[in-house]
Amino acid sequence: MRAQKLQTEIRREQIAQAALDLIGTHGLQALSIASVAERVGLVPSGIYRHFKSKDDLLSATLNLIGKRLLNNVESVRRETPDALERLRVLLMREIRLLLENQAIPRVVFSESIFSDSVDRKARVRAVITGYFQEVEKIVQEGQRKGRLRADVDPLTVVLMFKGMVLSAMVLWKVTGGSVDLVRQAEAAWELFRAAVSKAP
Amino acid sequence: MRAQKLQTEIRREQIAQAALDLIGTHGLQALSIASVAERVGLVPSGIYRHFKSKDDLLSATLNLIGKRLLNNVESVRRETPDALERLRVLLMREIRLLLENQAIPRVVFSESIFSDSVDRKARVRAVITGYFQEVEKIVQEGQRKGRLRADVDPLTVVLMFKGMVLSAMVLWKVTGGSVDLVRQAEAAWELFRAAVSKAP
DNA sequence: TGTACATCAGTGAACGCGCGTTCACTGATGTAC
DNA sequence: TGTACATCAGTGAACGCGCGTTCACTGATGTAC
Repeated sequence: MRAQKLQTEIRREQIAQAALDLIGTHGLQALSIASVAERVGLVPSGIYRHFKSKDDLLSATLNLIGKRLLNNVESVRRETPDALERLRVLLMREIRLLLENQAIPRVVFSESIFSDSVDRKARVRAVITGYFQEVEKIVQEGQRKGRLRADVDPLTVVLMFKGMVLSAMVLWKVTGGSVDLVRQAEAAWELFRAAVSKAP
Repeated sequence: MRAQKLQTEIRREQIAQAALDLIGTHGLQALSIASVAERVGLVPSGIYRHFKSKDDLLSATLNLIGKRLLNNVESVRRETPDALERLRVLLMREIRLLLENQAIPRVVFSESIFSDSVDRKARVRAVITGYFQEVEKIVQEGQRKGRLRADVDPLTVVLMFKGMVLSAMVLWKVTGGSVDLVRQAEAAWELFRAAVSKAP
């Protein structure tokens, strides 16, 4: 049965998303052109109508991750002006995002995905630093407006913030998903808030 | 040139360590029997005198990781009885351990390493939960002795603790090692301590 | 409205490289006599 | 103390499978007339 003919723009995004899903469920190791093709209902060689190589596909996947992360920050920014509230909502949303896309932490930690090409290495870094900086900006604004302790390096606050997300991921994975992450995140948030908010 | 003949016990450990190093420097993807063999000065087929298969080798590598992590906790336990001090020293030591063995976070997040066999999946989990529980014990003791806030789920404290380590790793990787991790860890520790220690 | 043609996404067979693994062998080391 | 033998870690050639990639093809879709 022949697959439906679609415009390459649409297919490209579809294929990159399929790769992201597969990395999430089976890991980077198991990601093959064949598996990606099967997931979108094409034959392996069909992928090459839309991507120059597997490497090219991985780059597109990486871009997708970057977009998702930054979208999160942006929308939180629009929703509320208060730094503490922004961070709280961001925490919850991020945990949901990572649960749905387990590929993200895997890609970030893998290095193998980009150890070959120097370009890719730089691009992974750009994606992550871009994201770190956005969160850092929120913290700085909060400090200026007197909502957050100003006697702490903003980077340290970001570090603790991202730490909650990351170790929640590990916990979830280790327990096989049996722990209530949202609850744990809320409890961790209380500790975090106590540590960084400005005493009235 | 023929490699020196060594007892299999010694070789096994040597080979597992080589695998750990290679995962750290080049990632899991790039780990091949050939590369491991080269690193220990053997010919690829020589590996099979000591391990049944690549899978078998990966299991041994995993055990090595587990041993290192637990060693850390144990020695900290011996060195000081105070919960806060234990956690502080553990934080610093752990960051050093992970810097030296970047393979550890990679293996933890990879999943691909064990997605094939159900056994391995369980073993990775066992290693990590074992470690989490040890830290949790320290926290519980601290709460009982009145050094740490008792109105918080110990697991939440562990979560924040591990979070500092994990995001320090990400930060270090992203900045290409240009950030002073020890300093950042000390700053983060101050925040952490403020959040979890018992107000006098 | 219908026909001819160009475009380009999808197909499937075939390729070659890399890598895990096997196997018959070699030769160093330790033990028995 | 010296010789014969057993053991077993190390070797290198060869294998076959999986996977990324190529290429000549097919046929659906959209456009020109």
